[in-house]
Amino acid sequence: MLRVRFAPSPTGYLHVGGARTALFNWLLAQRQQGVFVLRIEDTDLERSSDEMVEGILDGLRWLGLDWHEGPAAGGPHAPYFQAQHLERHRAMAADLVRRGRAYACYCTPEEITAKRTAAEVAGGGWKYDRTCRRLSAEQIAAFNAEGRPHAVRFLVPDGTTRFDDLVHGPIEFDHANLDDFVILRSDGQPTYHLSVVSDDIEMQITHVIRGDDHISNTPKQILLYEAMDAPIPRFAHVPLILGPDKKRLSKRHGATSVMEYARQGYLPEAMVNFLSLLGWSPGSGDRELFTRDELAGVFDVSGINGGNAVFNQEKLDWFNQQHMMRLPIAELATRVKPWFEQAGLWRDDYSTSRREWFFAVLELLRPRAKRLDEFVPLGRFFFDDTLDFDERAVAKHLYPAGIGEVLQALLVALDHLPSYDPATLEVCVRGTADAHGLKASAFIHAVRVAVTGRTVSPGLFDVLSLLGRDRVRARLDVWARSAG
RNA sequence: GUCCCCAUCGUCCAGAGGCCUAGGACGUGGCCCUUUCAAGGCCAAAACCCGGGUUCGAAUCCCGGUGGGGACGCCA
Repeated sequence: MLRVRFAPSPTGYLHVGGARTALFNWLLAQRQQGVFVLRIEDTDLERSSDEMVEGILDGLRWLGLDWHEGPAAGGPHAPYFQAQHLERHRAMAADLVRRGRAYACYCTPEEITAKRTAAEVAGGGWKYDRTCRRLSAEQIAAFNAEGRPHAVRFLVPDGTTRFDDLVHGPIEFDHANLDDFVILRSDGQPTYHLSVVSDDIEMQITHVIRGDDHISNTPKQILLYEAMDAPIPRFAHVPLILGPDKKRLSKRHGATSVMEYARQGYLPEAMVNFLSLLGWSPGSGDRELFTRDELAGVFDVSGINGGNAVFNQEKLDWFNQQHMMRLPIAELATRVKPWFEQAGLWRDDYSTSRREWFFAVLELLRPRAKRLDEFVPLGRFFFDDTLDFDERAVAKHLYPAGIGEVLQALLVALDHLPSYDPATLEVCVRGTADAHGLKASAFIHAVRVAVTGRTVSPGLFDVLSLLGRDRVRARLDVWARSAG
């Protein structure tokens, strides 16, 4: 049974890079009918917070990436908070010492820092010089007697570690480039390497899918698995998401938290689709639009690319529009509702007696909107009778001589119309223009400005039809009197 | 500095030695549709980083260079 995990540290919100890593884990679990575990790596007490944990959970929920085991879901390894398994981590460190694979280090952080900076000044890299590996039994006894604190370091053996990365293929590290890393801090807190490996062993994780930035951590962790005689999982290192400047995506590139995209009016469906195709491809075939479940049906780690990918918001916009076009209209209505409420334009009858009307308006608006937040500004004149007139448009389209007269004629003609459907309205408007020797297009522009306040809108006849007799009459009436 | 990863249109991908006159998508430009704006349709410009090999044949394999990215913490 395949078991994967997403293990964020709650030191920030769920950003797009983490979201994609989570997505790949989720997709693989779905595809292989495995288990997706969510584990919060909160061992950095200083920077972790409950608020961030919630933020991450919210992000995952928004994307629809549900976890089988983890916070709120529970599971056989609960609690799924790393900091609550300190004792097991410490026990592993002790075990490693007992096995002769780790040793106490009495060097102080200050001493280490001094050596490291000295080496850097001298212009080279530095690795721990194993001072404490050479301590005599007497020295150790003396240090312990004086109560001197110690960290625990893993003893890196000579040799090389190689692993077959699922996205990069074989990768090899010479241990000469690894130093005896700390697994237990002098205050008794386990470090990242110890905690992850301990937890991944405990939770029987079979596939570790994580960011490329962890690739150089992998040999250290494999060494830990080996020292514990534990089965080593498969690794898949996913390339990073870059900003337009090819630098690692960060705050200065704008939105980086997935919930920020939610607030901006993006659909989770679009975000999932977009993210899935950033660095992954289903192979040959031109298809790009997928639902989350369709992706789960075809996803495979072998399709993950080795190179980093640049985040392209314009493509996200396109995915968003495509997914909005494909949403059942009732669903679109519920998605868009919060924006109407926020603008103070929501009315309850939009979901009851005027439901069909509301749907029809959305249908008109959606090919014109890239994001959910655009429905309000795009269709404001449908929901608010106080029009925001574009003065230049008024001057240009409503003041040419004679327009007022034609508008008056239209008003009368419209009142006698048996039906208010677009086709009938079109015949009426064009006929009125013709009868007065006015170009239909000029008249259409004039009517549009009179009725919407703007020069751009969905097709005028659809607009008139949906606005309805009373509102059209009221809006036209004003200009029939005052126009040119 | 050391180690690691990567390298096809501006961007995201396809391409797993001859199917490549290098394909698709976003974006860009043009045309069509059209009352405006979108959507939609059609067309166009746009790339195999460089140099060596291997091979009858290389975008595809190997080596080197260059470029980009990442990692080198008692952070995760």
